[in-house]
Amino acid sequence: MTQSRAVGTKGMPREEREAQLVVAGTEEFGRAGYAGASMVEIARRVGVTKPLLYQYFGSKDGLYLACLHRAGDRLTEGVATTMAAGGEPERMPLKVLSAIFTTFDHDRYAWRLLRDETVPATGDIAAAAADYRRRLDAFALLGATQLMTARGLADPVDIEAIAQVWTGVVDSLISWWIDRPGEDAAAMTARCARIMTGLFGW
Amino acid sequence: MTQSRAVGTKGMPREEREAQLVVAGTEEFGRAGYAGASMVEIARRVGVTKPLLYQYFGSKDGLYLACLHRAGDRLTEGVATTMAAGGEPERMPLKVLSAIFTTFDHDRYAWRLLRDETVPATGDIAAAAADYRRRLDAFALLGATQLMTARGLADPVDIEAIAQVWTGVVDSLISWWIDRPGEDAAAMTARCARIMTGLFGW
DNA sequence: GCGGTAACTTACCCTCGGGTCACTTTACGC
DNA sequence: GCGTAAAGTGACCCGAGGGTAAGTTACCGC
Repeated sequence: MTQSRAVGTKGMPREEREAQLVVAGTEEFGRAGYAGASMVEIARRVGVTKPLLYQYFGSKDGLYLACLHRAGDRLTEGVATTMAAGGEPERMPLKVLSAIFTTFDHDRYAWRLLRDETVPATGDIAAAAADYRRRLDAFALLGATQLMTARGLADPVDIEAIAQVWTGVVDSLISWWIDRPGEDAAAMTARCARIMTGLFGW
Repeated sequence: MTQSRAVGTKGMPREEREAQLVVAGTEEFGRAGYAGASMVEIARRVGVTKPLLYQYFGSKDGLYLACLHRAGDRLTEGVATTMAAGGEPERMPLKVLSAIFTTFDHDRYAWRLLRDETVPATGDIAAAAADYRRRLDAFALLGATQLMTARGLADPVDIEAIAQVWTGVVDSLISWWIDRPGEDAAAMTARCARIMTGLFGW
Protein backbone atom coordinates (compact mmCIF):
# COMPACT_ATOMS: atom_id res chain seq x y z
CA MET A 1 0.00 0.00 0.00
CA THR A 2 2.77 2.47 0.87
CA GLN A 3 4.60 2.51 -2.43
CA SER A 4 3.96 0.01 -5.24
CA ARG A 5 6.60 -2.69 -4.81
CA ALA A 6 9.27 -3.16 -7.41
CA VAL A 7 8.71 -6.84 -7.98
CA GLY A 8 5.89 -8.95 -9.33
CA THR A 9 3.13 -6.41 -9.29
CA LYS A 10 0.59 -6.63 -12.06
CA GLY A 11 0.93 -2.95 -12.63
CA MET A 12 -0.53 -2.68 -16.08
CA PRO A 13 -2.23 -4.83 -18.72
CA ARG A 14 0.03 -6.12 -21.45
CA GLU A 15 -1.59 -4.12 -24.23
CA GLU A 16 -1.04 -0.85 -22.48
CA ARG A 17 2.55 -1.70 -21.53
CA GLU A 18 3.32 -2.73 -25.08
CA ALA A 19 2.04 0.58 -26.37
CA GLN A 20 4.28 2.42 -23.89
CA LEU A 21 7.25 0.38 -24.97
CA VAL A 22 6.61 1.03 -28.64
CA VAL A 23 6.45 4.76 -27.98
CA ALA A 24 9.67 4.69 -25.96
CA GLY A 25 11.32 2.47 -28.55
CA THR A 26 10.34 4.78 -31.37
CA GLU A 27 11.92 7.72 -29.59
CA GLU A 28 15.08 5.86 -28.72
CA PHE A 29 15.49 4.21 -32.13
CA GLY A 30 14.73 7.50 -33.82
CA ARG A 31 17.23 9.36 -31.69
CA ALA A 32 20.13 6.93 -31.63
CA GLY A 33 19.39 4.67 -34.58
CA TYR A 34 18.92 0.92 -34.46
CA ALA A 35 22.60 0.28 -33.79
CA GLY A 36 22.97 2.94 -31.14
CA ALA A 37 19.78 2.24 -29.20
CA SER A 38 19.89 0.08 -26.08
CA MET A 39 17.12 -2.28 -25.04
CA VAL A 40 17.78 -1.76 -21.34
CA GLU A 41 17.50 1.98 -21.85
CA ILE A 42 14.16 1.62 -23.62
CA ALA A 43 12.88 -0.55 -20.79
CA ARG A 44 14.19 1.90 -18.21
CA ARG A 45 12.28 4.74 -19.87
CA VAL A 46 8.94 3.15 -19.05
CA GLY A 47 10.10 1.97 -15.61
CA VAL A 48 10.39 -1.71 -16.45
CA THR A 49 13.21 -4.21 -16.97
CA LYS A 50 14.66 -5.85 -20.04
CA PRO A 51 13.18 -9.35 -19.71
CA LEU A 52 9.65 -7.99 -19.86
CA LEU A 53 10.54 -6.20 -23.06
CA TYR A 54 11.83 -9.48 -24.46
CA GLN A 55 8.81 -11.38 -23.26
CA TYR A 56 6.56 -9.03 -25.19
CA PHE A 57 8.59 -8.44 -28.34
CA GLY A 58 10.98 -11.39 -28.53
CA SER A 59 14.04 -9.49 -29.72
CA LYS A 60 15.45 -6.11 -30.59
CA ASP A 61 14.34 -6.72 -34.15
CA GLY A 62 10.85 -7.57 -32.95
CA LEU A 63 10.54 -4.29 -31.07
CA TYR A 64 11.99 -2.33 -33.95
CA LEU A 65 9.55 -3.97 -36.35
CA ALA A 66 6.63 -3.09 -34.10
CA CYS A 67 7.76 0.54 -34.02
CA LEU A 68 8.46 0.56 -37.74
CA HIS A 69 5.10 -0.87 -38.70
CA ARG A 70 3.20 1.56 -36.57
CA ALA A 71 5.11 4.49 -38.06
CA GLY A 72 5.11 3.16 -41.61
CA ASP A 73 1.44 2.29 -41.71
CA ARG A 74 0.33 5.62 -40.37
CA LEU A 75 2.62 7.48 -42.73
CA THR A 76 1.77 5.63 -45.93
CA GLU A 77 -1.91 5.84 -45.11
CA GLY A 78 -1.78 9.57 -44.54
CA VAL A 79 0.22 10.25 -47.67
CA ALA A 80 -1.91 7.93 -49.79
CA THR A 81 -5.08 9.70 -48.70
CA THR A 82 -3.59 13.07 -49.49
CA MET A 83 -2.27 12.03 -52.87
CA ALA A 84 -5.54 10.36 -53.78
CA ALA A 85 -7.40 13.60 -53.17
CA GLY A 86 -5.41 15.19 -55.99
CA GLY A 87 -5.04 18.87 -56.81
CA GLU A 88 -2.59 21.16 -58.57
CA PRO A 89 0.93 19.67 -58.63
CA GLU A 90 2.37 22.76 -56.96
CA ARG A 91 0.02 22.45 -54.02
CA MET A 92 0.74 18.78 -53.38
CA PRO A 93 4.04 19.17 -51.52
CA LEU A 94 2.45 21.41 -48.92
CA LYS A 95 -0.55 19.13 -48.56
CA VAL A 96 1.67 16.12 -48.05
CA LEU A 97 3.80 17.98 -45.54
CA SER A 98 0.69 18.99 -43.65
CA ALA A 99 -0.46 15.37 -43.53
CA ILE A 100 2.93 14.20 -42.26
CA PHE A 101 3.13 16.90 -39.60
CA THR A 102 -0.36 16.12 -38.39
CA THR A 103 0.27 12.39 -38.31
CA PHE A 104 3.47 12.69 -36.33
CA ASP A 105 2.75 15.75 -34.22
CA HIS A 106 3.24 13.83 -30.98
CA ASP A 107 5.57 11.21 -32.39
CA ARG A 108 8.18 13.14 -34.30
CA TYR A 109 10.93 10.55 -34.24
CA ALA A 110 8.76 8.01 -36.03
CA TRP A 111 9.69 9.27 -39.48
CA ARG A 112 13.32 8.38 -38.96
CA LEU A 113 12.67 4.70 -38.52
CA LEU A 114 12.01 4.29 -42.23
CA ARG A 115 15.30 5.88 -43.15
CA ASP A 116 17.60 4.51 -40.45
CA GLU A 117 20.90 3.57 -42.06
CA THR A 118 22.24 1.71 -39.04
CA VAL A 119 19.81 -1.15 -39.53
CA PRO A 120 21.43 -4.45 -40.61
CA ALA A 121 21.61 -4.54 -44.39
CA THR A 122 19.71 -7.81 -44.66
CA GLY A 123 16.82 -9.25 -42.69
CA ASP A 124 13.21 -8.51 -41.84
CA ILE A 125 13.79 -4.93 -40.77
CA ALA A 126 15.66 -3.95 -43.90
CA ALA A 127 13.00 -5.60 -46.04
CA ALA A 128 10.10 -3.94 -44.23
CA ALA A 129 11.74 -0.52 -44.23
CA ALA A 130 12.63 -0.86 -47.90
CA ASP A 131 9.04 -1.71 -48.64
CA TYR A 132 7.69 1.38 -46.90
CA ARG A 133 10.31 3.51 -48.61
CA ARG A 134 9.40 1.99 -51.95
CA ARG A 135 5.76 2.93 -51.48
CA LEU A 136 6.58 6.45 -50.37
CA ASP A 137 9.12 6.88 -53.16
CA ALA A 138 6.41 5.92 -55.63
CA PHE A 139 4.31 8.81 -54.37
CA ALA A 140 7.27 11.15 -54.48
CA LEU A 141 8.07 10.02 -58.02
CA LEU A 142 4.49 10.60 -59.06
CA GLY A 143 4.45 14.06 -57.57
CA ALA A 144 7.80 14.95 -59.10
CA THR A 145 6.68 13.72 -62.49
CA GLN A 146 3.54 15.82 -62.40
CA LEU A 147 5.55 18.82 -61.31
CA MET A 148 8.19 18.42 -63.99
CA THR A 149 6.08 17.52 -66.98
CA ALA A 150 4.04 20.64 -66.39
CA ARG A 151 7.35 22.44 -66.96
CA GLY A 152 8.58 20.39 -69.90
CA LEU A 153 11.41 18.70 -68.04
CA ALA A 154 11.08 14.96 -68.47
CA ASP A 155 14.50 13.40 -67.87
CA PRO A 156 13.58 10.37 -65.74
CA VAL A 157 16.86 10.44 -63.88
CA ASP A 158 16.33 14.07 -62.95
CA ILE A 159 12.93 13.10 -61.63
CA GLU A 160 14.43 10.33 -59.53
CA ALA A 161 16.87 12.83 -58.06
CA ILE A 162 14.07 15.27 -57.30
CA ALA A 163 12.07 12.58 -55.55
CA GLN A 164 15.02 11.70 -53.36
CA VAL A 165 15.71 15.33 -52.56
CA TRP A 166 12.09 15.70 -51.58
CA THR A 167 12.38 12.96 -48.98
CA GLY A 168 15.55 14.66 -47.77
CA VAL A 169 13.65 17.91 -47.38
CA VAL A 170 11.00 16.20 -45.30
CA ASP A 171 13.75 14.62 -43.26
CA SER A 172 15.44 17.87 -42.44
CA LEU A 173 12.17 19.64 -41.71
CA ILE A 174 11.33 16.96 -39.19
CA SER A 175 14.78 17.15 -37.63
CA TRP A 176 14.36 20.88 -37.29
CA TRP A 177 10.90 20.33 -35.82
CA ILE A 178 12.18 17.84 -33.26
CA ASP A 179 14.44 20.55 -31.89
CA ARG A 180 11.48 22.92 -31.47
CA PRO A 181 8.87 21.11 -29.39
CA GLY A 182 6.82 24.26 -29.01
CA GLU A 183 5.95 24.39 -32.69
CA ASP A 184 2.84 22.35 -33.48
CA ALA A 185 1.78 20.81 -36.79
CA ALA A 186 -0.32 23.78 -37.84
CA ALA A 187 2.49 26.27 -37.18
CA MET A 188 4.90 24.04 -39.06
CA THR A 189 2.58 23.84 -42.05
CA ALA A 190 2.07 27.59 -42.04
CA ARG A 191 5.82 28.13 -41.94
CA CYS A 192 6.35 25.84 -44.92
CA ALA A 193 3.60 27.56 -46.85
CA ARG A 194 5.23 30.94 -46.20
CA ILE A 195 8.62 29.68 -47.28
CA MET A 196 7.42 28.02 -50.46
CA THR A 197 5.50 31.08 -51.51
CA GLY A 198 8.43 33.31 -50.72
CA LEU A 199 11.11 31.25 -52.38
CA PHE A 200 9.36 29.71 -55.36
CA GLY A 201 6.11 31.58 -55.72
CA TRP A 202 4.15 28.32 -55.22
CA MET B 1 59.67 -13.95 -52.75
CA THR B 2 56.68 -16.12 -53.61
CA GLN B 3 54.03 -14.08 -51.84
CA SER B 4 54.73 -11.20 -49.47
CA ARG B 5 54.66 -12.70 -45.97
CA ALA B 6 51.84 -11.81 -43.64
CA VAL B 7 53.97 -10.84 -40.68
CA GLY B 8 56.44 -8.12 -39.94
CA THR B 9 57.11 -6.83 -43.40
CA LYS B 10 57.79 -3.15 -43.72
CA GLY B 11 55.34 -2.92 -46.55
CA MET B 12 54.68 0.77 -46.49
CA PRO B 13 55.82 3.97 -44.78
CA ARG B 14 53.61 5.16 -41.95
CA GLU B 15 52.42 8.30 -43.70
CA GLU B 16 51.10 6.39 -46.66
CA ARG B 17 49.44 3.75 -44.51
CA GLU B 18 47.77 6.39 -42.39
CA ALA B 19 46.35 8.01 -45.48
CA GLN B 20 44.96 4.66 -46.62
CA LEU B 21 43.38 4.12 -43.22
CA VAL B 22 41.79 7.54 -43.18
CA VAL B 23 40.25 6.89 -46.59
CA ALA B 24 38.94 3.49 -45.52
CA GLY B 25 37.74 4.93 -42.22
CA THR B 26 35.88 7.73 -43.95
CA GLU B 27 34.04 5.25 -46.15
CA GLU B 28 33.18 2.93 -43.30
CA PHE B 29 32.17 5.67 -40.87
CA GLY B 30 30.20 7.35 -43.61
CA ARG B 31 28.43 4.14 -44.53
CA ALA B 32 27.68 2.66 -41.12
CA GLY B 33 28.00 5.67 -38.83
CA TYR B 34 30.37 5.99 -35.88
CA ALA B 35 28.41 3.51 -33.77
CA GLY B 36 27.99 0.94 -36.51
CA ALA B 37 31.52 1.03 -37.90
CA SER B 38 34.05 -1.56 -36.78
CA MET B 39 37.76 -0.90 -36.33
CA VAL B 40 38.76 -4.39 -37.38
CA GLU B 41 36.72 -3.99 -40.55
CA ILE B 42 38.46 -0.72 -41.39
CA ALA B 43 41.84 -2.35 -40.84
CA ARG B 44 40.81 -5.34 -42.94
CA ARG B 45 39.90 -3.06 -45.84
CA VAL B 46 43.48 -1.92 -46.23
CA GLY B 47 44.90 -5.39 -45.54
CA VAL B 48 46.24 -4.67 -42.07
CA THR B 49 45.29 -5.61 -38.49
CA LYS B 50 43.72 -3.70 -35.66
CA PRO B 51 46.79 -3.10 -33.47
CA LEU B 52 48.49 -1.15 -36.25
CA LEU B 53 45.42 1.02 -36.56
CA TYR B 54 45.56 1.69 -32.83
CA GLN B 55 49.29 2.32 -32.91
CA TYR B 56 48.74 5.04 -35.49
CA PHE B 57 45.52 6.64 -34.29
CA GLY B 58 45.27 5.68 -30.63
CA SER B 59 41.54 5.00 -30.50
CA LYS B 60 38.34 4.87 -32.50
CA ASP B 61 37.79 8.49 -31.64
CA GLY B 62 41.28 9.34 -32.83
CA LEU B 63 40.66 7.78 -36.22
CA TYR B 64 37.25 9.38 -36.50
CA LEU B 65 38.71 12.76 -35.67
CA ALA B 66 41.39 12.35 -38.34
CA CYS B 67 38.71 11.52 -40.91
CA LEU B 68 36.44 14.30 -39.69
CA HIS B 69 39.12 16.97 -39.81
CA ARG B 70 40.20 16.04 -43.29
CA ALA B 71 36.61 16.16 -44.52
CA GLY B 72 35.63 19.22 -42.53
CA ASP B 73 38.65 21.29 -43.47
CA ARG B 74 38.30 20.59 -47.15
CA LEU B 75 34.60 21.29 -47.06
CA THR B 76 34.66 24.53 -45.13
CA GLU B 77 37.55 25.77 -47.22
CA GLY B 78 35.75 25.03 -50.48
CA VAL B 79 32.50 26.61 -49.34
CA ALA B 80 34.23 29.64 -47.84
CA THR B 81 36.08 30.31 -51.10
CA THR B 82 32.86 30.03 -53.08
CA MET B 83 30.89 32.26 -50.75
CA ALA B 84 33.65 34.84 -50.64
CA ALA B 85 33.54 35.14 -54.40
CA GLY B 86 29.97 36.39 -54.13
CA GLY B 87 27.39 36.74 -56.89
CA GLU B 88 23.62 36.84 -57.25
CA PRO B 89 21.86 35.10 -54.32
CA GLU B 90 20.02 32.77 -56.66
CA ARG B 91 23.23 31.55 -58.24
CA MET B 92 24.96 30.78 -54.95
CA PRO B 93 23.29 27.45 -54.19
CA LEU B 94 24.46 25.98 -57.46
CA LYS B 95 27.95 27.36 -57.02
CA VAL B 96 28.22 25.90 -53.56
CA LEU B 97 26.90 22.57 -54.75
CA SER B 98 29.46 22.55 -57.52
CA ALA B 99 32.24 23.24 -55.02
CA ILE B 100 31.06 20.42 -52.76
CA PHE B 101 30.73 17.94 -55.61
CA THR B 102 34.19 18.78 -56.88
CA THR B 103 35.74 18.56 -53.43
CA PHE B 104 34.24 15.18 -52.65
CA ASP B 105 34.13 13.63 -56.12
CA HIS B 106 36.33 10.72 -55.05
CA ASP B 107 35.39 10.80 -51.39
CA ARG B 108 31.64 10.96 -51.34
CA TYR B 109 31.09 9.57 -47.87
CA ALA B 110 33.12 12.35 -46.29
CA TRP B 111 30.17 14.73 -46.09
CA ARG B 112 28.31 12.41 -43.77
CA LEU B 113 30.92 12.56 -41.04
CA LEU B 114 29.86 16.07 -40.10
CA ARG B 115 26.24 15.03 -39.68
CA ASP B 116 26.60 11.61 -38.09
CA GLU B 117 24.01 11.27 -35.33
CA THR B 118 25.50 8.11 -33.86
CA VAL B 119 28.57 9.82 -32.40
CA PRO B 120 28.55 10.11 -28.60
CA ALA B 121 26.68 13.24 -27.56
CA THR B 122 29.62 14.62 -25.60
CA GLY B 123 33.34 14.54 -26.22
CA ASP B 124 35.92 15.68 -28.75
CA ILE B 125 34.12 14.31 -31.77
CA ALA B 126 30.81 15.93 -30.98
CA ALA B 127 32.57 19.22 -30.31
CA ALA B 128 34.60 19.14 -33.50
CA ALA B 129 31.64 18.12 -35.65
CA ALA B 130 29.45 20.77 -34.04
CA ASP B 131 32.10 23.35 -34.81
CA TYR B 132 32.25 22.44 -38.49
CA ARG B 133 28.48 22.40 -38.67
CA ARG B 134 28.34 25.79 -36.99
CA ARG B 135 30.65 27.27 -39.60
CA LEU B 136 28.74 25.73 -42.48
CA ASP B 137 25.41 26.73 -40.98
CA ALA B 138 26.66 30.29 -40.83
CA PHE B 139 27.23 30.20 -44.57
CA ALA B 140 23.83 28.62 -45.14
CA LEU B 141 22.22 31.25 -42.95
CA LEU B 142 23.95 34.00 -44.85
CA GLY B 143 22.85 32.60 -48.19
CA ALA B 144 19.30 32.07 -46.99
CA THR B 145 19.14 35.61 -45.64
CA GLN B 146 20.30 37.09 -48.91
CA LEU B 147 17.80 34.96 -50.78
CA MET B 148 14.88 35.86 -48.54
CA THR B 149 15.45 39.56 -48.03
CA ALA B 150 15.51 39.99 -51.79
CA ARG B 151 11.95 38.65 -51.61
CA GLY B 152 10.78 40.57 -48.58
CA LEU B 153 10.55 37.60 -46.26
CA ALA B 154 12.56 38.31 -43.15
CA ASP B 155 11.26 36.06 -40.36
CA PRO B 156 14.49 34.90 -38.75
CA VAL B 157 13.02 31.56 -37.71
CA ASP B 158 11.91 30.90 -41.28
CA ILE B 159 15.45 31.62 -42.38
CA GLU B 160 16.83 29.16 -39.85
CA ALA B 161 14.49 26.52 -41.19
CA ILE B 162 15.54 27.24 -44.76
CA ALA B 163 19.19 26.94 -43.83
CA GLN B 164 18.60 23.56 -42.23
CA VAL B 165 16.57 22.36 -45.18
CA TRP B 166 19.40 23.42 -47.44
CA THR B 167 21.86 21.17 -45.62
CA GLY B 168 19.29 18.40 -45.87
CA VAL B 169 19.10 18.93 -49.62
CA VAL B 170 22.85 18.64 -49.92
CA ASP B 171 22.70 15.54 -47.78
CA SER B 172 20.17 13.79 -49.97
CA LEU B 173 21.90 14.83 -53.18
CA ILE B 174 25.10 13.25 -51.91
CA SER B 175 23.28 10.10 -50.84
CA TRP B 176 21.78 9.86 -54.30
CA TRP B 177 25.21 10.47 -55.81
CA ILE B 178 26.81 7.75 -53.72
CA ASP B 179 24.43 5.26 -55.29
CA ARG B 180 25.46 6.34 -58.80
CA PRO B 181 29.25 6.06 -58.98
CA GLY B 182 29.22 6.65 -62.72
CA GLU B 183 28.03 10.24 -62.33
CA ASP B 184 30.94 12.65 -61.87
CA ALA B 185 30.95 16.07 -60.24
CA ALA B 186 30.38 17.94 -63.51
CA ALA B 187 27.39 15.78 -64.45
CA MET B 188 25.97 16.20 -60.98
CA THR B 189 26.31 19.97 -61.15
CA ALA B 190 24.70 20.06 -64.58
CA ARG B 191 21.82 17.98 -63.29
CA CYS B 192 21.24 20.31 -60.37
CA ALA B 193 21.37 23.35 -62.66
CA ARG B 194 18.74 21.76 -64.91
CA ILE B 195 16.49 20.95 -62.00
CA MET B 196 16.73 24.35 -60.36
CA THR B 197 15.98 26.11 -63.61
CA GLY B 198 13.09 23.79 -64.33
CA LEU B 199 11.51 23.88 -60.90
CA PHE B 200 12.14 27.41 -59.69
CA GLY B 201 13.28 29.33 -62.73
CA TRP B 202 16.61 30.09 -61.00
C1' DG C 1 -8.78 -19.76 0.68
C1' DC C 2 -6.52 -21.17 -3.13
C1' DG C 3 -4.87 -22.54 -7.64
C1' DG C 4 -3.70 -20.62 -11.99
C1' DT C 5 -2.03 -17.19 -14.70
C1' DA C 6 -0.24 -12.73 -15.94
C1' DA C 7 3.09 -9.17 -14.80
C1' DC C 8 7.46 -8.57 -13.44
C1' DT C 9 12.31 -9.15 -11.46
C1' DT C 10 17.19 -10.79 -10.25
C1' DA C 11 20.94 -13.00 -11.88
C1' DC C 12 23.07 -14.97 -15.25
C1' DC C 13 25.34 -16.36 -20.22
C1' DC C 14 27.66 -15.17 -24.55
C1' DT C 15 29.11 -12.61 -28.31
C1' DC C 16 31.05 -8.65 -30.31
C1' DG C 17 33.95 -4.96 -30.49
C1' DG C 18 37.18 -1.47 -28.41
C1' DG C 19 41.66 -1.61 -26.65
C1' DT C 20 46.38 -3.73 -25.18
C1' DC C 21 50.74 -6.73 -24.84
C1' DA C 22 54.31 -9.22 -26.21
C1' DC C 23 56.33 -10.74 -29.89
C1' DT C 24 58.32 -11.29 -34.99
C1' DT C 25 60.01 -9.86 -39.25
C1' DT C 26 62.07 -6.64 -42.39
C1' DA C 27 64.93 -2.58 -43.80
C1' DC C 28 68.65 0.35 -43.12
C1' DG C 29 72.99 2.55 -41.27
C1' DC C 30 77.39 1.42 -39.89
C1' DG D 1 77.15 -8.97 -40.37
C1' DC D 2 74.57 -6.90 -37.02
C1' DG D 3 72.03 -3.72 -33.91
C1' DT D 4 68.24 -0.87 -33.89
C1' DA D 5 63.99 0.92 -35.14
C1' DA D 6 59.91 0.67 -37.76
C1' DA D 7 56.05 -2.15 -39.64
C1' DG D 8 53.26 -5.47 -38.43
C1' DT D 9 50.89 -9.59 -36.05
C1' DG D 10 48.38 -13.29 -32.83
C1' DA D 11 46.39 -13.67 -28.66
C1' DC D 12 44.46 -11.78 -25.14
C1' DC D 13 41.38 -8.61 -21.60
C1' DC D 14 37.14 -6.47 -20.51
C1' DG D 15 32.89 -3.97 -20.61
C1' DA D 16 28.51 -3.32 -22.96
C1' DG D 17 24.62 -5.05 -24.64
C1' DG D 18 21.49 -8.71 -26.68
C1' DG D 19 19.24 -12.56 -24.92
C1' DT D 20 17.60 -16.23 -21.27
C1' DA D 21 16.28 -19.12 -16.98
C1' DA D 22 14.15 -19.33 -12.98
C1' DG D 23 11.79 -17.37 -9.59
C1' DT D 24 8.43 -13.84 -7.09
C1' DT D 25 4.33 -11.14 -6.42
C1' DA D 26 -0.41 -9.89 -7.23
C1' DC D 27 -4.88 -10.37 -9.03
C1' DC D 28 -9.10 -13.25 -10.50
C1' DG D 29 -12.34 -16.95 -10.77
C1' DC D 30 -14.15 -20.51 -8.18
